[in-house]
Amino acid sequence: MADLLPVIECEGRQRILAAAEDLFSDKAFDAVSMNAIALQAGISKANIYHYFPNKDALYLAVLRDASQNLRALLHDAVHAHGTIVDVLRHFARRHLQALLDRPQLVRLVWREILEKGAPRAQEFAEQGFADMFTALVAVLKTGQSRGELRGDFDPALVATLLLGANVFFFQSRDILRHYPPITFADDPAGYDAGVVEILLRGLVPESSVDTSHIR
Amino acid sequence: MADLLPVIECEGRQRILAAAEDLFSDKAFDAVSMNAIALQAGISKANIYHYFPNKDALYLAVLRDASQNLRALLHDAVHAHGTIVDVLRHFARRHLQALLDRPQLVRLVWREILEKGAPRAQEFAEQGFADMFTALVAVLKTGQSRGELRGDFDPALVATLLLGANVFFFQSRDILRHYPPITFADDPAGYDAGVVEILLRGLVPESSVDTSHIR
DNA sequence: GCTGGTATTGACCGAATGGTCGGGCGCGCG
DNA sequence: CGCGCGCCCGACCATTCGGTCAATACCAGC
Repeated sequence: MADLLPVIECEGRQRILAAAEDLFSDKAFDAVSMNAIALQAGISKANIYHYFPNKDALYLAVLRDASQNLRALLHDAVHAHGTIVDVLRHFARRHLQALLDRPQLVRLVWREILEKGAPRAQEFAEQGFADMFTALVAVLKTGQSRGELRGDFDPALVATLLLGANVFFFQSRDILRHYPPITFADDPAGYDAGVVEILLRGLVPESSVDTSHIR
Repeated sequence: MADLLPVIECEGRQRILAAAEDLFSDKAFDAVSMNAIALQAGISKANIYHYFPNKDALYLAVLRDASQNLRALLHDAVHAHGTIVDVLRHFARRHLQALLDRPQLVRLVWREILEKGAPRAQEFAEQGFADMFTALVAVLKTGQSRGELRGDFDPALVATLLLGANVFFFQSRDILRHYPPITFADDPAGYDAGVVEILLRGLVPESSVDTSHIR
């Protein structure tokens, strides 16, 4: 049974894209052969070349696809209401959840960011970054102007810190799970709650920490 | 002129290791051919097989090497003296500096952590993690027991947060540099100072943030 | 000079790679 | 019907891959 909507993309093409996305998200570009993709898609290798001129184009298409999907997914995490503090809590929570919901997409895009050798499509990969960043910075600035947040910190830095906390958690969850003192490896909600809590209140008992000797 | 110390490893082997490390840090395992390594090392491909039984063993040796070097490098970042707050500042600063000083090693090890498909040597890669982690957690706990730090936060979580801030900065520096609101992309010291500052003091003006509605 | 082990090499191997080609299948349309 | 055209495939190609091997060059000890 076909989709009710008239599907623009022929379904063979999408089968290929799905298979390629699946494989490329686990292994690097050169580690995935066209044969493997064809096998996973249940078609012949030659057929892939009917839809894509070469392997690079296919990879690029997969990355563009993943990038757009990831952007849409993360886009939803931005919207929230209530106090700035509430918005921050929601944002952190939903952002991390979005990452964990689609680990394949995230790994795919993130690997492209890290690979120095062949910048195949950093533009795509960086878009999601920009969205999250500007949104978060805007939230923080609003909080500052409203007086709900301190005015003497750099919003961009805090945005980096929060995004980094989530990305790092996503990346190293499997490793973190091995260490006994870590209890939050399987509790992303608890992790984010703790992170935001610390960011808001700080580590020192009073707000009277001596900051004069920062070097 | 040779080293004054008697070198255990024959120098051919080290040439190979150096070349392989160079190439493997830029491109993934399958994207680096034995031919390329031989070329870069200025020797014949067959000669590589005199020192290493196969490509996997060579890669493993490179990774073990990189892992140990990185560990040694990071190990120095732990030691510091003064108040806990000072130790924390030093730690953050030197940890990030260590990452930035040897980007190749870090990328090499970190890629191994991220790759799901073939866990070639996660053990090696995870060692550095454990070191940093336990050291940081110990510092934080000391701070808590001394009353210099709040007692109601999870030390492991804060350790994750701080380590993540540095790793994330390292990973996405090139991207961060593109965004106008970010001024710290080329100022790791300033970044870490800001991060620690926020961690210590928190984002809210008073320490009276309402935490009753954390979900 | 001879010997034996180490270092090093070019030539070579089978397998797998990315990519091509000619043709067959099926369906809509004149 | 048959004609054309997307869709799809088996077979094939040149190249490159990881890896092998026999043969050197080299050098220390006898």
